[in-house]
Amino acid sequence: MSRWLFFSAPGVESARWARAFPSAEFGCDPSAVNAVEPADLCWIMSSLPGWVEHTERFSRQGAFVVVMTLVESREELLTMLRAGGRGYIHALASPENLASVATSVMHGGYWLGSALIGELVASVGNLVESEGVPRSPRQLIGFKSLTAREREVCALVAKGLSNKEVAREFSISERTVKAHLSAVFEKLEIRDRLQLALLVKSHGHLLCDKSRQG
Amino acid sequence: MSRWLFFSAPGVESARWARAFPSAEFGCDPSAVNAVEPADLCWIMSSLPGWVEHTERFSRQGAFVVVMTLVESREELLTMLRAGGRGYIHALASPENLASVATSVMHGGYWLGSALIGELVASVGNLVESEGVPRSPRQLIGFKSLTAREREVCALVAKGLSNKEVAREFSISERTVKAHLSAVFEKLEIRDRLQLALLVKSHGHLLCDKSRQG
DNA sequence: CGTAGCACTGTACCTCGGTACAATACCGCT
DNA sequence: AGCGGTATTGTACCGAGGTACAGTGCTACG
Repeated sequence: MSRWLFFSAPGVESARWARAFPSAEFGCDPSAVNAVEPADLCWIMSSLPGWVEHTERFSRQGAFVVVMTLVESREELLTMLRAGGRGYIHALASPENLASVATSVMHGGYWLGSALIGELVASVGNLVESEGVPRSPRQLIGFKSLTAREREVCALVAKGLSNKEVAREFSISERTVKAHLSAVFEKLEIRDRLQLALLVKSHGHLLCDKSRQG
Repeated sequence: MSRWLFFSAPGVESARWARAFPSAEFGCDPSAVNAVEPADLCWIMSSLPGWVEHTERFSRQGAFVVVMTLVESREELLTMLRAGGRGYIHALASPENLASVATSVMHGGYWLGSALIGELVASVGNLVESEGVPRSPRQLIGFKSLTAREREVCALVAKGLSNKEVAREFSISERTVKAHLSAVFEKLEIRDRLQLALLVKSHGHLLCDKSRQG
C-alpha cells in the first residue's frame, strides 16, 4: 500500500486531515523527506516555501503529487501542472473530495477542479478557432521539416520579439533572422509572424520534436 | 441515486459495461432521451453522430457527461470540454478506471486522463512565459478600459487577420482599424499586434468582460 | 446648450516585416 | 573533389503596420 504524505504549515488543517485519514503521515517541511516511493501520494500546500521544487522532485521519483491551495489561481494551476503535479484542490475541501481526488490521481488521471478549468479551456479554445491559421496537415508536416535554428527563431518570435531583438539574442544579423523566417513561412504555408505565433501557441509541442534537429 | 446512462453504437462495449455496472441503463441513440436529471451521469461515445450536441444538451440539464473515445485527440478533448463535458476517457478503459472517473466527475472535478493533458499544458504553458508580454497589473486593468469596438477589433487581430481584413469584416476603413489599434496599444502598454495576440491568448477571457461595453 | 467620449476618416510620414537576387562558408556524404 | 543542406550576410525594394495631426458626426450627461 502506498503512503499518503501531507505537507502544510504547522497546524494548518492537518488535524482535520489526520482525523479523516488516520494512516497518513504529516509534516511541515518537504525538504525533510529525502525520498518517496513510486505510487506514494503527496499532498503539498502551495503556501509552503519551495513547493514547486518539491512537487517536481516527488513527481520525478514516481510519486503522485496533489497541490492544495488557499487561493486558487490560473497561474498557480499551470505552475503546478508543469512541475508534474496531478491534482489541484482547495485546502478546505471535504475529506470526501480529497478521497476522490486521490482515487483519480492514483489511477493516472488529473484532478483540476473548480472553475479554473473553464478559463483554461477558454484560452486554449481560442487557439482551436484561429481562422487565420487553417492548420492543414501540410503545416503540421512542415513543422517537422524545420531546422534547429529555425525552431529557435520561431520560439522567440512566438514570444513577441522583433527581428532586431531575435538577432541580438543570437548574435546574428537581422538579415539572417529574416532569412530563417522566410524559410519557416514557406514550410508552414503561412504569411507572417503573427500567424506563426498562433501556430506555435496551438502546436508548440511540435517545436520540441527533435526528429530533425541538427 | 442518480442514473448512469451509457450511449454507444449497438454492441460496442455495452455488454462489458453492463457486467461491471448492472444498474446502469444503455442506449444507442441519445436523441431518444428527452431529458436527464441533474446529477445523472451520461457516458457518450464520440463515434455517435451528434455527440457534441447531446453533450451540450445533457450538460445544460445538469447532468455530468463523460465522453468516451476510441481514438484520443487534442481537438476532440477541447470540443468535449467546450460542450460542457467533464470527463474524457478511452472506451476500452477498465471498469475500475471508469469508476474513478465517475467519482471525480460527480464530485465536481474533471477527468482528463492520458498524455493529452501534457500537450494541453505544453501549449498553455507557453502562454505563461511570453517574455514579450510582461502582463503587468496595469495591462490587466487596461483590458477593462477597452471599448466594445476595440474589443471586437482585438478579437480579430488575435486570430491573425490583417488590418485590411478587419476593415472589410466590419465595413469600415483601414484607417479606423488603425485608430482603434493605436488606442488599444496605449491602454495595454504594448507595442504591436503580435503582443496583442499573445495577450489575448493568455487573457482572452478578459475580452468577454462586459463591464464597460457600450 | 456645452462638454466629453466614442466611432469614424483622411493625409502624411516613418519604421518594420518580408521578399528577391546574390553570395560566402561550413559540414557530411558519396 | 563534388554535391546538398544549412547558416550566414548584403543590397534593394515594397507593402503592411503604426503614429502624428486634423477633422466630422453622434450620443449621453449635467
